[in-house]
Amino acid sequence: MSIDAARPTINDVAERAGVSRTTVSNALNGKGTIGAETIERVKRVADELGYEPNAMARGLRQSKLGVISLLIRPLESLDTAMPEGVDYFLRFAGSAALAAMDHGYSLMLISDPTKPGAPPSSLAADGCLVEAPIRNDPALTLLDRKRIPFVAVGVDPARADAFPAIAQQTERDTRLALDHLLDAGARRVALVTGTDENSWNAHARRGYEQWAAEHGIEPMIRARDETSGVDGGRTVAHELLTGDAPPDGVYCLTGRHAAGFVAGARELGVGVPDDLLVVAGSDAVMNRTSTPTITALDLRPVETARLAVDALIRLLDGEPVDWSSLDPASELVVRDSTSRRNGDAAVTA
Amino acid sequence: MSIDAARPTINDVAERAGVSRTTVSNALNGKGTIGAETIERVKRVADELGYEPNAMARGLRQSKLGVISLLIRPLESLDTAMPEGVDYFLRFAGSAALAAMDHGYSLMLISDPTKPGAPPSSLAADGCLVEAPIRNDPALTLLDRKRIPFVAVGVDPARADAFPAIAQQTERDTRLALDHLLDAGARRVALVTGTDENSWNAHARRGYEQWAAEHGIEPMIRARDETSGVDGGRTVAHELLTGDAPPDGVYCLTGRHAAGFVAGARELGVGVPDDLLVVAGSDAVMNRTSTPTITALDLRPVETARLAVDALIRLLDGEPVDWSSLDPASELVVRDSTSRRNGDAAVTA
DNA sequence: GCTACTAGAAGAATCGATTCTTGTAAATCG
DNA sequence: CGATTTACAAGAATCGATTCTTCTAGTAGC
Repeated sequence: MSIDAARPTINDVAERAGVSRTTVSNALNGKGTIGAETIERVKRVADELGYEPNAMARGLRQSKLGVISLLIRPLESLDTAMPEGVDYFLRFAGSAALAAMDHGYSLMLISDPTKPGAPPSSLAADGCLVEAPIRNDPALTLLDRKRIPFVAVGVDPARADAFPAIAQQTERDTRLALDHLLDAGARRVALVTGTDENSWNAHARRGYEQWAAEHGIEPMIRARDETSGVDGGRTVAHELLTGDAPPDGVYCLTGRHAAGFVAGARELGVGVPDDLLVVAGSDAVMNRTSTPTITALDLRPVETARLAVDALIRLLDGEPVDWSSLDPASELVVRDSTSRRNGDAAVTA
Repeated sequence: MSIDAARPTINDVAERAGVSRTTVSNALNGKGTIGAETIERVKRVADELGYEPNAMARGLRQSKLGVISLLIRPLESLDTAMPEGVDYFLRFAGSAALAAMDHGYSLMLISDPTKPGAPPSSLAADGCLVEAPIRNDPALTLLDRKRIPFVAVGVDPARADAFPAIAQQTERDTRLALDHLLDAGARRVALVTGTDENSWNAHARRGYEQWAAEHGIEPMIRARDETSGVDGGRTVAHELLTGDAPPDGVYCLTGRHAAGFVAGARELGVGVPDDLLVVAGSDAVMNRTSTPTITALDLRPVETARLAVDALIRLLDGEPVDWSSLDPASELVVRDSTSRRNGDAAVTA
């Protein structure tokens, strides 16, 4: 329970070993030319004292802290702490942390650095990952202005090519989902998006509109707040299914909305998959274990996070990055909500 | 896409504004006595240049970075990236990040700092949270030696009172689960633990043994690697249910083992809850949405993380902490696997 | 025997801020 | 009108490392 007794510094080690700071630094880092005996002694003393170089001092000198930060935009709008179903972000963060560690970095979770009360440490990292930036995202503007290297995951819808980004193939993914609904027998397909102004919602909408036009389908689009969760899905189900021309297929971008839509349909006596086919745009655990299980697009958060971290670290090292090759390749996982087969089948993008 | 053009420092601002470093610092931080006009000018110049104080330099001077780190012990043994079902840790991490932000800190996810390749930044934080330390945990020893303030969540089973910790009431929780199984009609209750040597497994085992002795129940204990997941639960179900005196109730500490146990039982024609009652010691999303839904102990990761962060920050601020009052109060969420009622019912600890 | 080199280690500058001390005008006071 | 404040700002030390430069013996070369 001891917090007192300040941590030993390089000076303490130097003094106790009877050498200079320089010698301690060189001895411990294997640089310069130091006698074997001296190295031995310095190491022993350092160990005795429990000396550990101060990461800030070292970082200051080398202008490199060994930390990358992660800003998850959608979490800013979720006021409550981590409701169930935000699997995508949690798995993304976990995978990013592991990928960062592989490169000798730690991962720091930060809040919006443009907000007034933001911790100064939110800009201390060597580089930053921004998940799902919003339209004209002020965080991207800030990072750019401060010259902090960053990689966005998903583009800023208003500035698609302005910044380094892992551009998710949302339009292609959307077609994958919609085509699957068509193949499975749906003829009137609706779209339920979130309300955040990120590329995910924007591009899915655009993809849907084009697809609907191509197939001569009357567009039916509803938007529900991401935070509304399962309940938002339920209400939109009531709205659409009790209308004049109810859909027989629906593509809900978030897993929670999809789960809610299924629940809402059941309340109205609409059976899934018999009367209604449902696809979720993000694969959450609840989609895999619910009854019926729900067909979903696996956005591969684990792989995407790793790609993003790798790209950011190349950026930090001044190495070239081929942005066009960074395609996470989503996969549609077919489940009960669009078929009566048992077991999962995969349709790769 | 610009990374060049080094970030402006306080000296750049000072020069451009025609004042000294000191004045810039004071003007921006509202300290000292500076003329209103000068403050105005300095702020304008700082803004023009996109100046942001270097967090490392500031941290070095003030010996405080504004970062706390989180070491999740069980993740060290999980080699693959975040398998489904590790909800507890993900929610814990997410909640801790939000709680830290409330206090003006960022949360850094780190890997075992005692491992050779560990990033130096893993010891750069102002304080550290250690989730589920193992027996004689070397990370705790290291943190103690380096004099880095830390709070453990769960005790080191070999050194229960040696370090500041949020002591989870595992034995009490275990009784809660076991008593519930008894109430629901089970007479031969088995325990399935993990193999990590943390207080969770150790105390649950101890609690079970005492409880079994008190109730004259023959102890049946099996341990399965935490990493074995659903499959581990399935195999242990086969092992126990095909034995001489199969249990009619089982308490699986991890949610994945519980789910696997249910699946294994079904394969053997053993119905849940008709022939077998199942309780999980950790509430995962899959327990809520599976068929049947599984009764589980909600360990309240969100609340626990917040308590831990608050305690750590009090420690950092040199304020007293009443460790005995930090009780997350688990709750048993009763579901289909131990009853035929519909809906959830809660039994508070 | 004297220069040239090398090994080993010390000295000093540096990274970018904060903070303690000092200095210099103008304003106030008795 | 001389002595003190006061307001404002500059100067210098400091945080804890790394790194570039310099110094000093001892050894080798001729």
